[in-house]
Amino acid sequence: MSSGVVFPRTNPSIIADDGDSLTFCSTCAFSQACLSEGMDKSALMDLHVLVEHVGPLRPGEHVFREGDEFSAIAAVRAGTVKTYMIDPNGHEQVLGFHLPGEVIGLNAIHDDRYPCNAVALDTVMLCRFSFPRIAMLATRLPNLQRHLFKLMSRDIGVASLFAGDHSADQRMAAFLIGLSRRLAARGFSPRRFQLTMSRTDIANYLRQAPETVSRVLRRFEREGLVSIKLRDVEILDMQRLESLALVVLRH
Amino acid sequence: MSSGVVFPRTNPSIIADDGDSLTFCSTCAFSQACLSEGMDKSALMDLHVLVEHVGPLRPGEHVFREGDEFSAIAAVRAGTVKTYMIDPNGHEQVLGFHLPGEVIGLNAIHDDRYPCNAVALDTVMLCRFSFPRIAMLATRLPNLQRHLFKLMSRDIGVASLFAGDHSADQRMAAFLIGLSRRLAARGFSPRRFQLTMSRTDIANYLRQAPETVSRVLRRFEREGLVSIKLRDVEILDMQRLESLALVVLRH
DNA sequence: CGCACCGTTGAGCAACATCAACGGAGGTGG
DNA sequence: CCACCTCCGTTGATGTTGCTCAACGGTGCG
Repeated sequence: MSSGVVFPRTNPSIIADDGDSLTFCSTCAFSQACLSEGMDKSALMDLHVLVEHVGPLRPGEHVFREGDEFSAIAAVRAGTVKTYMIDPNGHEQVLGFHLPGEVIGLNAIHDDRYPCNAVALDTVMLCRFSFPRIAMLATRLPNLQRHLFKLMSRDIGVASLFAGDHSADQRMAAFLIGLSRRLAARGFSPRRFQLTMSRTDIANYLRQAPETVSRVLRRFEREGLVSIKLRDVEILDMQRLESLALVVLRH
Repeated sequence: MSSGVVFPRTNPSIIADDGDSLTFCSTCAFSQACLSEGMDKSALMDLHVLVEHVGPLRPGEHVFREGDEFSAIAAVRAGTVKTYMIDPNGHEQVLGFHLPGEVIGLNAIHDDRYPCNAVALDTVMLCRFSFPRIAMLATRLPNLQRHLFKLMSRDIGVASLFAGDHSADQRMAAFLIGLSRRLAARGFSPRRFQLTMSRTDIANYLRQAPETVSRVLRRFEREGLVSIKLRDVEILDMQRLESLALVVLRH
């Protein structure tokens, strides 16, 4: 099980209250990103006061549910959140997996209700931002507004990536490379990580049968692309995997 | 090569001054929507001065191209705009068809470049909004900010609708019902309309082969769901078509 | 008139889903 | 600690949707 580097266990104390309010949420990439967008200290203080730390959530606990009234967006600080919808036939459609530093709930603004469910896959910590208040703040802080615009704009693009019509191999490669890059962006190892979701979840996300997911992964292993022991993944041939994923991810 | 085509300014008269500033852009649903969001007259005036009317564009003329520097979003006033990307293998991926009242370019904010191409399918008229300026204005007009947030939030959801794994029939039904509703929302007939795009475009959008599109449409016709003569569509059995589309559209 | 493109139709095929069965891991209660 | 159970992941056999390849009629245009 404990085969070296894995998901968010490297995260020591979450609220490292070192006395400096600017770094109080240093593990919350939302604040970090705002800083890098050029937001100044006092602005970050304003942002700081309307944040609400949530968690830890246990696997299976929901952050919000489809139809709930929209009130807040949330930044994942630790763990993985799965967003999904249940279609009229009762089948689950996974919309995405959200890693530390990523923001959920942006798709709920439009009709003031969450259009999907969000559930913790492992132990999850969140920063919750009241949306009316962060929007109000954004009118005073152009850089915050800019950051929110960018976040939403990005989500539009991400949603259409996996909408393409690609082979099972390409989709799986893109899934693995996508995870790898997003983890790397947060300081985790891009080569070794743990899948926090079941094969069924992956299958629902990639619009495939769980059996197909299993078969593709095993073939990737036979071909020397990856090494997979249950939920522990090691990428062995990043280049070939990336070239497979290229058609889906576009770079 | 890609930069020559951005927003041709064939119509330098920015303000069609008919005397009443509130209706100057009455065909531009963007302003209308802003009004309905509670924006007042003077706010609309502010919006009004930074709009730039573009067009008419001829079929095949591009509004922007993939990789172009992002500078503006645009609201379609008349005609249909197709957004698409060319994947590394040279295959076209249609992202969407944009009807009067809809806004394009929102997915370009994230990395300051348009991630896709936008081309006129018929004669197209646009309202162009400099994004830096409209964003600036949005800090002063909370209702405008709110409207922009909503537009983007909606696009996130729309992008994931067709990402699901559905049958050819369901996708086609959803496509037709979607068009019907969006046209109805702009005052056009929901039962009879013209397809402004080719079968190949539809196929690329629905991730199917053109042959499949053709076959499904013909079968819909045999089953009495629709009547189709080349690009003229008449929906005969809205209910059955909607029930087919339900799984995709979710309501 | 000739050409190019669009839409349609048919035949064969391939990718992936479905159905079925089984081994292993982890959790629970005795 | 063991017995049991359930869920997860894997593997094999079979089925079916929709793609590919091919051919053809219609329409618009130079």
